[in-house]
Amino acid sequence: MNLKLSLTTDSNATERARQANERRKMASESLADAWRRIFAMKLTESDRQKLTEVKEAMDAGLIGRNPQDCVTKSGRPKAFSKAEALRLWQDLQERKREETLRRMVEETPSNYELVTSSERLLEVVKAALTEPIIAVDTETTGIDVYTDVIVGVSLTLPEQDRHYYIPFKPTIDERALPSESLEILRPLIESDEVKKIFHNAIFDIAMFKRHGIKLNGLAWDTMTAMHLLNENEPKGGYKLKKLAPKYLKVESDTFDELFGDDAKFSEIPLDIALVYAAKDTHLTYRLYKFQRYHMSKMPEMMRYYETVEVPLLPVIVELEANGYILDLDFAKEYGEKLRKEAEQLHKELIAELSPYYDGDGELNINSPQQLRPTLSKAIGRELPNLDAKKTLKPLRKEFPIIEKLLEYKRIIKLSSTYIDSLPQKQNPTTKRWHSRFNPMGTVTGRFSSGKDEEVGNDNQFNVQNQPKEARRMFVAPPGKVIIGADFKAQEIRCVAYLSGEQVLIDAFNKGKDPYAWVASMYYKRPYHEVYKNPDGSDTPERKLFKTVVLAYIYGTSKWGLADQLGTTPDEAEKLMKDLSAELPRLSEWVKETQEFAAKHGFVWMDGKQRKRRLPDAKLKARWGDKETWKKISRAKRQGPNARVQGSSSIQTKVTMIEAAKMCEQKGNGWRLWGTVHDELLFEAPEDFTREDIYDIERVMTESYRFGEVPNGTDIEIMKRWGEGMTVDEWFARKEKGLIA
DNA sequence: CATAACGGGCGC
DNA sequence: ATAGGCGCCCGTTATG
Repeated sequence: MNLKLSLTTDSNATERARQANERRKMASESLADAWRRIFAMKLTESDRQKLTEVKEAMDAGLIGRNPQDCVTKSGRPKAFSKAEALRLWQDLQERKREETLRRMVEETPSNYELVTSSERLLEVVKAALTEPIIAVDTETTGIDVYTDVIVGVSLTLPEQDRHYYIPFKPTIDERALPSESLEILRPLIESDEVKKIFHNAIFDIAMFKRHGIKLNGLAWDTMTAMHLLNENEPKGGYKLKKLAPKYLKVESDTFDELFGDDAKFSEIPLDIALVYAAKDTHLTYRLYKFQRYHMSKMPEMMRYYETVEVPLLPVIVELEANGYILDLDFAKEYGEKLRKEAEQLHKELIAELSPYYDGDGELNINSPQQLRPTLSKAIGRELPNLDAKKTLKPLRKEFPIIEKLLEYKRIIKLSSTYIDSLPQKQNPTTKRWHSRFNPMGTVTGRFSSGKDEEVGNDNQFNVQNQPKEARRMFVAPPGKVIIGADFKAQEIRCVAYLSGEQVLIDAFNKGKDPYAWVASMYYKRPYHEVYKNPDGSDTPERKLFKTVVLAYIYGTSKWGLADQLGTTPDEAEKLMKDLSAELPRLSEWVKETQEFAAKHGFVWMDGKQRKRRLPDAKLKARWGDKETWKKISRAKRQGPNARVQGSSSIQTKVTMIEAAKMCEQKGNGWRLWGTVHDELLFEAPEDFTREDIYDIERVMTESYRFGEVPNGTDIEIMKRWGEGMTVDEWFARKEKGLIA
């Protein structure tokens, strides 16, 4: 039955009578009719799903209508509505949840054990110390590893096939061990002989560290390993609860599904906690076996995983825990200055634009929908969009209002994303700022920063994209400096190595800048002429070839390159052709990489250490099939880029491990401070020596070689991030007594 | 009122 | 047959 209102009638009385009739019919309709009526309604896919579930449960006699929903207050029978059905769905979920929990407890495997005495825990630890490898997981009060605490530890002992959950206070159940009893676990967690498997080890290592326990013997992390085995898992797909059903065919409910999203682990009944938590390590171990089996078919990847990605994890924990100090006075002053500037600009923009605004109220400058027509009128020219680069910037000289708008947007972005937001992210416990460095945050192997893979934390932020203005808020601790060391021309050295392009290799062997080197060949002019201007700035020739070389590697179109160079697409295309004539091997390498991807659907990164799977590269587009063609083109660009970016990130990661070792050997406050793709940053005591700098140079240039291509590094000394000086300047100032 | 998609902008 | 690669985060807009 459709509830279409008759809009043609103009008699309210007839309409009311008709509606009353409808109501009577609905009131006396059968349940089956009600369902037909509900399913005839316009429904969202998720509602339809839910309603189907409810109907099935009702038909099976599992649930029925709530008696008080069947009659109205006045005692008349009430129709079964969509809203009531959706309420029943909620009830159904609750019933299912209880049923699942009851079954979980009832079916607790006999080899799962709840440990509730320190005597028993001691025995478990003793047993675990005889195992070659175990799986470990922590349950906590929350996800802030500097503030929250452990409320339970699960252990899987594979040889004995025993799985334990050990609850600690502040778990509310009185059987939970006092938190001091975590000490009993220390010899096991700190043992180097007993190897450990985790799912998301960074979190658990940090939690143990929070309790003063240093994890040793880390062997595998099923979360990071999964990224190597398939970097294309769907978003959110690296959770254990997603991987277990997919790869182990084991059903697995998430904590939120079972207990609701505001539940605390410390408060759930221990019989349920046991089966839930012990299952986690049990599954982690099974996933480990599965992953090991598959990765062992790619021995080079396995070696890379175990010698680079795994040892990197404790390094990241230390790096994150060290954290940052922000100059809050500076941030406040700078923030206020920006706010004032923004206010003034906003006032002026509103005053100038309001006469052209058609809508109600005040114009919202941040709304493209409102701004585009308004600004178009104001300048007397129809703007297709508000794209800063393509539309606005070319007009900034001509129209002061656009110049003003761009400046306003820049300031708003700077203060809202960085200057105002960062000071609020101080950790309440450590009083420092802690970022996240996710070693598998990208499909190519680079680090991502800021977002936790499992669950976000409001205090996390991206350190890798801080603009220069915001970097100045980050300061070295008292008595210390920040030392930045980057890989000079990392990706170009990498591509020289991967392609074997002799022209580039020659340039690096002679210690020359590769772009100037190519420019010098192309223009047949001496190297020094095209390298730098007398005042030290870049020459146009070098700039041009830097853009063209990078465009070539990254698959930029002639239109994209023309855009960057301000030339015509034809001129850009000619430059690309000329370049491929100058660097024939590079050009062949790009082609070979694309052909490899088209044939195999993936590419390798340095040797066969990492894979970038590009299934779209294998697609074939029929003539006119634009969608498919776009996918193929994208995969073609991704191939060479992934090899360069991925191989470079391997160099950074290997070097990072060596850098951490160096810091540990030096002691005396030496620490890894951060990493930004092609750069490592150190925190070091102010009285560092020339020898220390040589050590950094050695670590940077010798830890990971791209074949015969030499590495290079530039080192900078800073008190404030981004405001640095060279090593020579530092020591010169020191001699003059300008530095204490 | 919460969530997702998207444009735009910062980094390498 | 015009989007250079890899990220994260902001504000707006659309949606339920």
